[in-house]
Amino acid sequence: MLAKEAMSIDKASTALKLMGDKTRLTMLRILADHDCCVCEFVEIFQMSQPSVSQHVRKMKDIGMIKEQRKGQWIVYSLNDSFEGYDMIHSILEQLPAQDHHLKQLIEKGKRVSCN
Amino acid sequence: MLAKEAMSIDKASTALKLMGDKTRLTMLRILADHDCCVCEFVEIFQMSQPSVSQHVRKMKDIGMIKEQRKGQWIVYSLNDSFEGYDMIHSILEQLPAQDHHLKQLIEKGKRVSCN
DNA sequence: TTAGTATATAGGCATATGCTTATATGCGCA
DNA sequence: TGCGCATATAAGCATATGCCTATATACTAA
Repeated sequence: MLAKEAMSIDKASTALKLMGDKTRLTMLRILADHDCCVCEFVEIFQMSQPSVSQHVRKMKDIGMIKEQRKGQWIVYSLNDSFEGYDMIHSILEQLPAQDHHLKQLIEKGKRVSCN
Repeated sequence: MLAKEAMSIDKASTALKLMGDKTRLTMLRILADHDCCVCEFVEIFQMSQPSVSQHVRKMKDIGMIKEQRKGQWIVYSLNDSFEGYDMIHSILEQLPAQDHHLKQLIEKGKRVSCN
């Protein structure tokens, strides 16, 4: 088994910068456990839909998350083929789970993605 | 042995934001192996002394690094009592060592800290 | 005390960031 | 086709960030 290739400082700093925003970091922590769509994040963060879309777009642009259309919705998930996936995952697993957000979403009947 | 307490999203995002800057991330990666003073960073990054001081200050302000005066110099090092130390360390160990910077510093006769 | 070196702080400036509202695009269904 | 919901994009604005130069402070050693 080959040694794991170290991520460049350049790419790591780009990923970490995105993770340095509280909203995005929470999104990622949620995605570590459950796939989500934009409208769910809008509900969770009580933030405008364009704001959520922009956060999601930044993470998608560098390959940190990936999208999959499911009918009317576009479901986002962590991209395990991302070069920095191991690093990201090791960070997220040190953060508290955000299940309460999902729970509230379900209680409000706003949960969309079902996988 | 107690389970490790998870770091809050809030504190983690603050730390990650600082690590999202390429200069600071490189500084931290260097500090993971060698203590350094401001004037060494000035030499390494070819950046003005106030810029270096400001980067260092931000990291010191949240407790990520600590300082120790040694005569004329103030030597900075990773603060292993920092709440997020484990997370930071696990990130840094996934990044390539920056020994070439230290090597060049020594070659130029600009290495200061000797510990 | 005075000069020299190291570091910190203040102030200014250009650019980046995160949010908003307005509008466009894409898909599902009657 | 046309309406409704989901998402994306555009434009604008306030604040944050990172750099610089100028200057202040702190320590060493002559």
